[in-house]
Amino acid sequence: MPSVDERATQQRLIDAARALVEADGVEGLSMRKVAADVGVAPTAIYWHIGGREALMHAVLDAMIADLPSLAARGSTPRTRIASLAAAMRSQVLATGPAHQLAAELGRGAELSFPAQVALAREVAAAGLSGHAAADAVRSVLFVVGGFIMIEDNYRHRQPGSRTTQELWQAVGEPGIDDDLRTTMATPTDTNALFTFTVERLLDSLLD
Amino acid sequence: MPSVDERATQQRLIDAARALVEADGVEGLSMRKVAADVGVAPTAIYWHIGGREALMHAVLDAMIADLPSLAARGSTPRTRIASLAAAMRSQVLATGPAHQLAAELGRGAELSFPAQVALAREVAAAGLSGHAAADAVRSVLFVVGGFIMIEDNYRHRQPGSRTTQELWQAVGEPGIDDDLRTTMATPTDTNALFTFTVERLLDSLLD
DNA sequence: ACCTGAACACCGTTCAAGT
DNA sequence: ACCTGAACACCGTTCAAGT
Repeated sequence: MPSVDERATQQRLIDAARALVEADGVEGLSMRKVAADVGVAPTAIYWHIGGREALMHAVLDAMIADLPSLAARGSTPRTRIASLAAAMRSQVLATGPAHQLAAELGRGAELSFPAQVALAREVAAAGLSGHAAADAVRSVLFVVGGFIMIEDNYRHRQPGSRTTQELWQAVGEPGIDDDLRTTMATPTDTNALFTFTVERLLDSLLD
Repeated sequence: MPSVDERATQQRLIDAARALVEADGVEGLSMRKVAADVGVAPTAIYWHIGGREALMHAVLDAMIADLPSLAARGSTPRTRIASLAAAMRSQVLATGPAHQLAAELGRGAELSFPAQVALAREVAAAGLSGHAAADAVRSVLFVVGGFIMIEDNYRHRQPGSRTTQELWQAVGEPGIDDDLRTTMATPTDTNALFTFTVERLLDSLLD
């Protein structure tokens, strides 16, 4: 009966690794910490799972299995596309470590694929087909995905580093009126900016 | 005459660190390698510059000083904004390590700020002002910056990992016609997609 | 089959000591 | 003022050895 105990220890190792990633991000995952948490020698991980990268893949597999599925809402294709964009963003915000892991392992395509298919369906329902439809799907995907990455980047900035607003407070440029300058010196509402950007893109993509 | 030698060694340490970052990215930077390259004990870096993070800041400062400035081209505000977007992307592609370092140190705002000011000027020239202008500037910034990050992410994906195209080849979804599916299974031309996305966004932002 | 211990080749950092 | 050497607390990984 080796396979029962085998899977038990293997599962405990993956669970411990997952807990570390969820608590401190990918950089918090260490072979030695995982081993210590399970009460085993670090080298036992190599027997059960493999190296650090194999462990990361196993953790990501477990996370993907628990990922909530996202559904479009709304009665028109346009509102449904906008709702998908918002759902993609919420999902990443709610499952950050899974996406960090996926990015590190080059498995981002896997995570975004369901959203991609859902988007394609709505874009087709909006009346686009062929190349025009593919361009629209990819455009929305890149904008939504990119927006999320920038937001994430901004969130993890070091304390003490200059923000864009602070830099705008000091600037005195010709050709830029006071109203614009003071607005740029104001913190960005990323929720509102996300909605605004997606809506403006859809204005043009869907005629 | 301490300050002359001081700066000489300090400069050599920063140059060596910069070379490592430019060759292998931030993860290629190690205190021990820098010290070995300069022919000094690792601990000497702590005397001259400080810890690893201080060294990274010093390298980034040097890189920023060498950054090419970007200028808008074209006769209409719209073409000038599009040219700025393209210039931002080329600059990041040409100076990747500087942006990687800036992202890690939370100094991304500093690097994007000149482009931000140039964009604001052109958006104002296009007739927008106040909140509408600020929204347009930020929207373009997030889209361009996000696009670049996604592209970069895609470029660094592990060999063997599933690409989006490969996943589309296997799918058989209702509501998605064959033409769209086969197009999605085709590799993305990111150059064309970038131009397309920026143009569609400007369609709506600039009326 | 399952796991340990010792070992190797790395890290960043501190600090007393030398000149 | 400038630098070294020893030391500490970490890494991931390999491999022979044990049961």
